[in-house]
Amino acid sequence: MYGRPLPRSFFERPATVVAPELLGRILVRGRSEERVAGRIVEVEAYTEGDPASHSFSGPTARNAAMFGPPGHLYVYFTYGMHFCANVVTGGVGEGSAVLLRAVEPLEGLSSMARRRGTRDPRRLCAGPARLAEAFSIDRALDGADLVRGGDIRLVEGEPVPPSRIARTTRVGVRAAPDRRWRFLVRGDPFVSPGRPARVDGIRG
DNA sequence: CGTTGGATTGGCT
DNA sequence: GCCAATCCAACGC
Repeated sequence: MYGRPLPRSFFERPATVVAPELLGRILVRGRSEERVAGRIVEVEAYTEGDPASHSFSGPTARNAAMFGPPGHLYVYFTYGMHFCANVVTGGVGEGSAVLLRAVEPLEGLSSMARRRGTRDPRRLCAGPARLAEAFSIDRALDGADLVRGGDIRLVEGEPVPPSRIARTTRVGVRAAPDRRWRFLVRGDPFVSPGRPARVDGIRG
């Protein structure tokens, strides 16, 4: 429906390379009636040796999935109430991932609205914790394989050309402000309201 | 052990 | 713009 699942090799590359290429791809959860799906419009890269990354101080019980095989989910719990979903990239033991910050809702908007407590399409999946709630992503999905086409998967969709991608500093990250690794579809109404310090385009 | 603060959000001033 | 909500990992003693 949205194409084939992205192959494992897609994720076996640096997070900063995978991140912008994830824009326009489709995140799908569930089958038929209860299916929810959305087009990725905003992501952030977190790499090995990155002071802002959960992997910075080495593997722990919490971030174990981040050091696992690429193409799997790393789900973490934060602020006592929110889950956020990442896609693991690079090699096993590396500790790099791409945070999914916003998607454009495509399917299952009524399910999303029920979980989120709002029907406003712009508020269903615009923000990492909102996205996770709309897709019912929690601890149970930590480590789930996005490639094998199970309950949750990441399919081809249509990549966004570099000319329509903007990059900014990462939202809510104080460390490493020089690493402008938030990538978003320029002008897209479904990006999160996070306010970056700077906005610059890639290639025009 | 006790403390601190976080890759956030929503509600209120 | 400010702040509470609410858990828990990381770190200091």
